[in-house]
Amino acid sequence: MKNLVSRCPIEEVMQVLSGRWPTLLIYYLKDGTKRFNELRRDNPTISHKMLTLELRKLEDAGIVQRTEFNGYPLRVEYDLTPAGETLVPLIDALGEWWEATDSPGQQHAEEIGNAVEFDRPV
Amino acid sequence: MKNLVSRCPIEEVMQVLSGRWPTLLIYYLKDGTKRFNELRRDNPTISHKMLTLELRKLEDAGIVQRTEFNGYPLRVEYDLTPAGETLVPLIDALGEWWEATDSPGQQHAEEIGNAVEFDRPV
DNA sequence: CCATGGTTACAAAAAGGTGCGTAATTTACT
DNA sequence: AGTAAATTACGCACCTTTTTGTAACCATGG
Repeated sequence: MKNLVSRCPIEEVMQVLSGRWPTLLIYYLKDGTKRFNELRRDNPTISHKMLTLELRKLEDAGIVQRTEFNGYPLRVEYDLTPAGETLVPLIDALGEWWEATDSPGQQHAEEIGNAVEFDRPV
Repeated sequence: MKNLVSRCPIEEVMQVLSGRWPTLLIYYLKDGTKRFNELRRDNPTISHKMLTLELRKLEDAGIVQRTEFNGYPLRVEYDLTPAGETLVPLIDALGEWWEATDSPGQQHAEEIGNAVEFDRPV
């Protein structure tokens, strides 16, 4: 999804929240400051390239705050911005909606063959 | 995004809402019953393949109701399900959040070169 | 050599677009 | 009267574009 088709704000948010990682990263950052490699440990199936790309995207969108501490080795911390924190309940509401509506095609946990065991938020 | 990485309901909703089209289609279906070609006219840049795929996905998720009338030519109507209607305000909330937070990397309407003129919801 | 937090180039995989075929009936033209 | 074309909502095969993964490289200090 490189460019927009409409000028609707909804399409703009979805452009940044779409995909596997954005909401997951926001979920982990809810708990507070995290460093790059902590986030990698939280979701081991993300490649470091994806992680940097997604973090940049969230940073550009004003959802994530990146703070670089120069020391060696370089240390970088990621937090939610105040705006990012106000986004969290909205995303949670979507999750609750999903749980509440037991839709026909909804996958139940037991059926998800490819879910990774060691990575199970919520 | 073919399969899930966690068993978190948020990831599951995002799997169906991710991408350019799902929220846009929901947006148009808010107004009431629509037929296939009406939806194509509403967003002229979607291909018929994408439209059928996205509508099926939303149907499987219990968001959209598909009703087939056999006659010739075949007529098919799409509506939001009751569950789909309860989803609308949540999506709207995201759009409002986006408008409220004037994030640095946020594209402003005037800057979007590739936005299609004749397709401008909201 | 290790660790940190990257970048870059190349390759694989996934997503998306294009065009053809299908059905039964109506309308349009010759 | 006979033929042709359009209509609706797709399915299918093929091809291009976009996204993601892999691997290698960088800097630095311990």
